[in-house]
Amino acid sequence: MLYAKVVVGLPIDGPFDYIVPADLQEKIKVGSRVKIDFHNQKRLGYVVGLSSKTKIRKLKSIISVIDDVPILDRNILLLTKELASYYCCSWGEAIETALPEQLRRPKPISFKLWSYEREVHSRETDKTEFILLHDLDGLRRWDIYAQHIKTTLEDNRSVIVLLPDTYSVLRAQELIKMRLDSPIAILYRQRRKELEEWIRVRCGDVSIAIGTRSAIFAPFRDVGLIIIDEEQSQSYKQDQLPHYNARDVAWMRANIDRTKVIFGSACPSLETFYLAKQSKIKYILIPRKLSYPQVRIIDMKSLIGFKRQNSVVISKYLEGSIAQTLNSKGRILLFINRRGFATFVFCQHCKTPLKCPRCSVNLIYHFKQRILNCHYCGFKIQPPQICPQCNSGYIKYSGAGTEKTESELSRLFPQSCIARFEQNGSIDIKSIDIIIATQSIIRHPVYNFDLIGVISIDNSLNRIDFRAAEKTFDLLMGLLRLSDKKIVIQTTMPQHYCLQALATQDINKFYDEELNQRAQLDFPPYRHFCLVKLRGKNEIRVRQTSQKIFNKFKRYNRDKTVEIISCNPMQPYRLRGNFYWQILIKTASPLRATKFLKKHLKKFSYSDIIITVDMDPL
DNA sequence: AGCACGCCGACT
DNA sequence: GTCGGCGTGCTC
Repeated sequence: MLYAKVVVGLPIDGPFDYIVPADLQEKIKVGSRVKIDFHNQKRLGYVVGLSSKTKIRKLKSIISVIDDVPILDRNILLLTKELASYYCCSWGEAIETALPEQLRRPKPISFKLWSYEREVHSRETDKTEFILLHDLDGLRRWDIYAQHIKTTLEDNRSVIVLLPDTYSVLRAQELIKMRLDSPIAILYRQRRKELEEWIRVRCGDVSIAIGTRSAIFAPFRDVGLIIIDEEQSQSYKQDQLPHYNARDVAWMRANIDRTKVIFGSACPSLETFYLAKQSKIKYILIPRKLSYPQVRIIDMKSLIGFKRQNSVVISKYLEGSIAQTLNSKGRILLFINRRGFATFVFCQHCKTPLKCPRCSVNLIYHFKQRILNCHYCGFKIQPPQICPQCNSGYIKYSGAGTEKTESELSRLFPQSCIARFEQNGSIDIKSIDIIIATQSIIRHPVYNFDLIGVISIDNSLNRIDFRAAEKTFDLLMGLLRLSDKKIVIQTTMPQHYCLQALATQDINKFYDEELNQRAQLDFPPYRHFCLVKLRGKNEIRVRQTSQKIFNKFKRYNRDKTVEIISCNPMQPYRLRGNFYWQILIKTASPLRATKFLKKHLKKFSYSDIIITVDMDPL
């Protein structure tokens, strides 16, 4: 008798044993998709093992096998299993995140593994290797990437290249095409040809796959090289369950496939930099070819309070620099990390700000569209004439966004041509003197500004997020790459090490200070955080349940495997009509934390509350 | 995740 | 008595 161990894409740990019918014994293999009856429902299952033994008494039979060839190979099974135990989800859920959406439905696909019997590279000599390529220049790393890709291909092994977003994927495709002549598969979710490309990879028709985070699961048999470009990018973290980070999954995959991994970055994450510092991974620095711009930090403290509040958007110094640059026909970038015109719209009479009805955040006024917009859920309304709270007629608009800056600038420099850079549309920069942009300019780079003015950075630096300094530093380093002449940063905290490191051109100073602070607090990269998030329509229920679970966790945690830190409403605590609370856990061992959570969370199941786990949250 | 089972309140 | 509310537990 032959039994199959089957998992399903539900938050239930398996595997579940099924009888393999005699007529299917030839066709069912480890990695096959099968149709099963699970809890009186027809479902798609994944065979993760075969055995001649079982401990279960009454077994059901597999109904049918879906494909001629197994969809998953051994290494992907190992990888998804490890992912499930690290990120606290079921094996089946991990398998489904690794597959294109069309393969999560029980429709058969047909392909021939023509290279299935192809001689597999001998693995004895391969060893896992990790490299951090710290590229201060911006584009020179692509020559190094190409060199490594070439030797890997010559070795008959495959290459995965990860980029943070689809725009960068397509650009990377061009950059590699320029340097190498080898067919490339493009992998990202929601792509029309997603399944087609996946099959090309699975069949061995290509040896290079370029894609976004899900491409880390590219079904190559033998991966020899994984490149993660802009490894510090938050995009590598999935915001849905399971909350995996492709950068860390690359680490797992490398240990399974014996792969070389290159983390490329202009501004590495603290996690990766720390590993390099400890010599756990190789460190290569590419110095900046462009000359370093003059960095001028303007203390805004002395300016605030003098004039009427809110009116100081552009300091006299920056105004002077702009005028000077305009005179010499230079091009200017003004950076502001806030969209919209007014960030704070409130009633003069009762002081109540206008809030989103579904989220606990203020609405932002957009001048062009004459609309109030919630930047979290997209909610839009016409600005009311009277206050909805007290019916008074004085609604005040304050706080500077990109649109406000634009209007202030056209007042100061009426002759100049000013444009706002929006994330979707590209603009013709030739005729423009001043570009006002948010973060999105760094991803769609227009190089070589004669002057960059950072209107405000304090809201980024002041965020209640232990990564605020790291994220701000990354942001400013990104801007720094767009000019070799001059950058003016307006701030009320000019002594902050994040800004001082930039001004003194001492990048290590930032990392040293930040690592020092993280060490003092026992924060990542010295410890792992883990969030248990609770969500529900009923505010009181969510709060009470969170506190109940928090207290139970502390009681269960006698042996101190994990540290149960706190239980708080999330920021924002209300989103799209749901209330959010979170329990923060700290641990030296994510696997032990997951074991703890899997063991104890089972006890809590509520019809009106959804509980999810986020390991290593961003 | 679903879905059945089961234990209490207000209805023909 | 019984219909149905949702809290609890199980899925090979």
